[in-house]
Amino acid sequence: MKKEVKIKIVEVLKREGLFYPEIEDKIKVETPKEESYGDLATNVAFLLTKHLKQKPQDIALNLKTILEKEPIFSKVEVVNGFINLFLSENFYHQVVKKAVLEKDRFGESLDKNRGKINIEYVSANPTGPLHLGHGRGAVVGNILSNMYSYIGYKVEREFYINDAGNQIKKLGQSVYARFRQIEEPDYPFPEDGYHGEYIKDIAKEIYHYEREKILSMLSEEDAIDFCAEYAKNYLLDKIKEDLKLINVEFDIWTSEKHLYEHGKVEAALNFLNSKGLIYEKDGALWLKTSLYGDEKDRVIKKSDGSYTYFAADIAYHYDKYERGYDFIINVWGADHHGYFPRLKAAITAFGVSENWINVVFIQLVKLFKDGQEVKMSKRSGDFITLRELVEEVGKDAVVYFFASKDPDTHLNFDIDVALAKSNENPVYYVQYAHARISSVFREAKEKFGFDPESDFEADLSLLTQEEEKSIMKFLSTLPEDIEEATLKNQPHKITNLTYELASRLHKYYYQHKFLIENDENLLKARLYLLKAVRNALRTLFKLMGITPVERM
RNA sequence: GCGCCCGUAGCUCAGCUGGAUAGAGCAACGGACUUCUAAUCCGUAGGUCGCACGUUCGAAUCGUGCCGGGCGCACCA
Repeated sequence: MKKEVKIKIVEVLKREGLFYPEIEDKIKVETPKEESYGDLATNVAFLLTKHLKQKPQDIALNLKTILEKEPIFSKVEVVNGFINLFLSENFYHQVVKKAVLEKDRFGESLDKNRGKINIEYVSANPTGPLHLGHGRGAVVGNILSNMYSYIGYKVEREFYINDAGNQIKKLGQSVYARFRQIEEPDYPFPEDGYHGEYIKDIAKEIYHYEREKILSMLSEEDAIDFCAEYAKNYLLDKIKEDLKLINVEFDIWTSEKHLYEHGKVEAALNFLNSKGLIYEKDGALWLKTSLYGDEKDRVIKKSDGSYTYFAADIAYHYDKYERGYDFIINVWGADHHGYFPRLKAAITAFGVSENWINVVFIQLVKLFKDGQEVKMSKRSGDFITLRELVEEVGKDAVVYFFASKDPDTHLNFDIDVALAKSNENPVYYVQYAHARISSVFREAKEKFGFDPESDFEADLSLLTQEEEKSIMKFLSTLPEDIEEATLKNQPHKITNLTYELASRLHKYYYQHKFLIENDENLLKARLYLLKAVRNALRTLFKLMGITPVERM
C-alpha cells in the first residue's frame, strides 16, 4: 500500500509541476507512530523546502488541498509539516478479504519469477554435533530463505560440507585412536584430536561392524581414511537429524572433497593464473587479492603442496556463480568477518560484481540459566548442543528466540524465560493468539452451529471499532513490511511483526465479544476478521517454522 | 596497532539509507475473570539514546575523535 500511495504522490507532484527527480528516492510513506497521525504519513513537504524556498508547513498545506481531491484518501491533515493521510474504508475491507482468501500465504508474491538465489547456511564441519551457534545460523538461514521465497524468488538452500581438510583428517585419527584403545587402552590419542564422547561411540560402532576389515588393512593410513569417511557420514546423518528437529532442510549438499575430485579447484586456479593473478613466493602460491580490495595477498597453495581452505572456497563460489544465481547470501559466524574481503576479492577477480555475494553474520549465543551464564568451551567438549537445548525448551522456543534478535547482535538465550509458561515468554504470547482464535472457532461451530472454516461472506462495514481498525491497518502493510525486512536481510522483523499482530488480537479479544447471539451480521463480520488474523498469523508462523497450536 | 560488530529504561532488546513527544516486553507498583481460555487486558512509574565536537530546517540515526565490551587480523578451517 505504501508503494501505491507513493506513486500517487509522485503523480500528483508531477501534475502540479512540483516534481524534482532528486527527491523521488527520499519521499517516504510510512505508518506514523501515533494513530491520530493518520494511516500513512509522508515527508514530501520537507524535501521541497529547498526547491520552493518555503517552510515545510506552508508547502504541506498547499499539497493538502490538492491531495484531498484524490479518492483513495478519505482525509488529509497537516501537522508540523508532515502530511497525514487517511485511507478510505473500502480499501481496508479489500485487505481483509485478501487475507481470508489467501489462507496461510497471505500477501505472498504470486509472481515466482523474481529471480533465482542461493542461500548457504550452517555449513558446519562434520566433526561433531551442532552447537548453539550453528542452530542460530540454521534458523536465520531458514527464515531468510522462506522470506525470499515469499517475495517471489526461487531459493536454493545449500549446505557446504568441509570434508577435505585437516579437520577431517584429525577426525579420522581421533576415531582410529579410540578404536585401537578398545583393545589397547594405552594406544596414544592425538594431541589436538576431538575429545567428545561421540568419538568413542563412533569407534565402538566401527569396532562392532568393521573390526576385521580395519585390522586386515595393511596400512594405518588407509584405516584412518576409512575411519574419517565413516565418521563423517555418521556425523552428517546426526547433523541432518538435529536440523530436522527445528524444521530446517536443504536442497543442495556440496562436498568440498568433490570439488577437488571433479577438478573444480584446479580449473578455478588455472583461470586466475591465466589472468596473471597468481605468483610464487617462499615456496607457496599466492593470489593477488590485494588488487581487489583485500589488505594483502593470500596463499592458495601451501609450500607442502596442499591447497588452503581458501582455494577450495574460491572454486566453490565460482561454481555457484556458474549456476546462474542472481545473487547469493552466505550466513556465517561473526568470527569469519575478516575472511569476507578476501573471498569477495577473489570473486571479483573472476569479473563478478561484488554485489553478487552477500554475507549475513551471526553473532555469539550466550546461554543463561538460573540467572547465570552457562559457560561453554568447545575445546574441553563441554558445551550444550542444539539437540540438548531443543529437548530442554522445545522446538518453537528455540526457533523463536534464535530468530528474535538482529543476527548481527549478541544473543542471550535465557532458558528460564524459554521455559516459562507465562507472559514472560513471547513464544506463548504469539501462540496463544492463534489458539484463542481456534478456540472461538470451535465454540462458534459447537454452540452457534456456524462453522467459520466454511466459505462465507460478511458485511465488513460493521467493523467500526478502534481495535478492528487497528488490526486492519496492520494487515494492510504486513506484506510490504515482510518484503522490506527480506530485502534488508532482517529475519528478526518477522518475530516483531508476529508479536505486534498477536498483541492487537489480544486487545481486540479482551474488549469485544465475537460470539454475538442476536446479531448474525456482526457475528459473521467479526469472525471474518478473526479468520484474516489467523491466516496472517499462520503466514508468519510458517515463515519462522513455528507450529500454530490449536489449543493451549 | 589495524578492521568489523555492539553501547538506547533496573534487565532483554526494537528503532539507525535523518523526521513528529525516543518505543516494546520483562521486572516493580496499582487495577480487571457471573464473558468466546486471565498463558490475557488496562493503568502508573522508569531515559544525559556511552562521551564530545561537527554536518542542517531537524541527529538515537550521518561524519570525526575519544571511552567501554565482543570478535577477527595464519602457508587453520
